Amino acid sequence: MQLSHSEENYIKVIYQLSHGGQQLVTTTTLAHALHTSPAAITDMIQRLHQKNLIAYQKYQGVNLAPLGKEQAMQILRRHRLWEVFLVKKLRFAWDEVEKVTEELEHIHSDHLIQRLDDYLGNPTHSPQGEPIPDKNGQIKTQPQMVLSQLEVGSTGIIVAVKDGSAPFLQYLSKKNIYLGAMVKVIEKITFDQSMEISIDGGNSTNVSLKVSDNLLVVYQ
Amino acid sequence: MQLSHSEENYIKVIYQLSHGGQQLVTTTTLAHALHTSPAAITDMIQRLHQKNLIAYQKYQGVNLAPLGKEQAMQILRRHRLWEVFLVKKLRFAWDEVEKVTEELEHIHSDHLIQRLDDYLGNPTHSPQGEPIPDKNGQIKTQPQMVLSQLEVGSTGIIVAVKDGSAPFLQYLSKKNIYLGAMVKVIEKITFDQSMEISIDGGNSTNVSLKVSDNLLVVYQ
DNA sequence: AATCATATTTAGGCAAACCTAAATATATTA
DNA sequence: TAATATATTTAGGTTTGCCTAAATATGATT
Repeated sequence: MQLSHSEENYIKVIYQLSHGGQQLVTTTTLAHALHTSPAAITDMIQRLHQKNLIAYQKYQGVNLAPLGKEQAMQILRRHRLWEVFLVKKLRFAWDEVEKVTEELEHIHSDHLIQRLDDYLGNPTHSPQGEPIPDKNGQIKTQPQMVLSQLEVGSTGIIVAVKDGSAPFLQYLSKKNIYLGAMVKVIEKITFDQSMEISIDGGNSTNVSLKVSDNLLVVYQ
Repeated sequence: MQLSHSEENYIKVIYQLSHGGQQLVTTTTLAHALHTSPAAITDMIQRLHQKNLIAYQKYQGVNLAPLGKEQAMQILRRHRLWEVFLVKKLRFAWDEVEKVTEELEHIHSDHLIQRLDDYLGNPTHSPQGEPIPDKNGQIKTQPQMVLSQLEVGSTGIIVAVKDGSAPFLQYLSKKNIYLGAMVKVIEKITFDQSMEISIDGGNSTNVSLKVSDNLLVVYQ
């Protein structure tokens, strides 16, 4: 089934506001999120229900039906892969990606998305640290943690940065720390809670607690 | 001015069918090119005329107005940059790009296009050998020629391949000949009309007339 | 110059996705 | 529990971009 841009936006927002299907979403909430009127929401909701994309009972709010959830995963997959592309390849800043990915996510070609996925090295997380569904819509749920929690000797992959400020990002880039980088904890210094780490198996370097508390990793 | 997908498609097709504004385009021609009815064409034409995008007189056909030509150049710029991306970065085959770039070309972010342009190394030609307008809509019109016409000692840039068949492309990739490659003519062998060339200043290699006749270059 | 074929435009309608205003259902609170 | 506030839906209307059928203009033919 090929959805329109607008339908896809509704599906995506319902997925997010229902926290992955855990709770019903009200008309007003959707109206706020989609910057439109409650009447327009009801209108669209009834069409999406007609198409078996959502579960809906008058006055009771909506949730995704299985078909809608499938679609949501594909939309998120596209969205997050493009985010990775914009940040890793085109050097977009974190806050610049949203507006553009909201357009890019609606391009449907499976072939394009598969190639992009491969080109990016099959990333598992977006720059914001959100997991990227695979082509079957499955999410490998590796738990995320901050680097400071990683044990000595363990290896993780940098998936996100909590503090996205320019000075911090510049510091990271000077240290050669980037999204997708493999980081190994060599030693923890109890004295000041800093740690010795190695990036991609290179020479070790020291980072403060403030830094290791702002880097999100997934255990490898 | 922000045009809709549909309006942009009309503008692009009018540009192409008028050969860059040299001749009037008829309703029927547009209807064929856009896979729609003549009535729909008249409908849209009148709206584009209202917006000063095209020149139009009833029953006389249309052409782009200055405003429409500006838009056309931006659309072509986006289209051709995405073509370069798909072919050079995502390794799309020549005939696979069209369907996808027709979607990608409608994404408007100037920032995105500028970054993409830089990321691709500011290419001057699409994989099909079409020139890529710069951000001001200007085309640097370097004349295109086949490699076999290039003089001994001259240097050109590979901008396109006439024969896009898989065996030929495989041959080229084995010879390390790719789009955007710098090629210098070392020697022409009169005996069999083959030539010695060097790619990106590397060791020289021999290509037959059949090959040099199928490679389009721009004089550097 | 009148006829005929073809091209173009107009007229009336439809679906998507929105709008405002009015009607109705649900939830809150006295 | 009745009154009131809030949320939701319905009704009627708009714009975009298309449709078919009918009307009209242009161009070719005799």
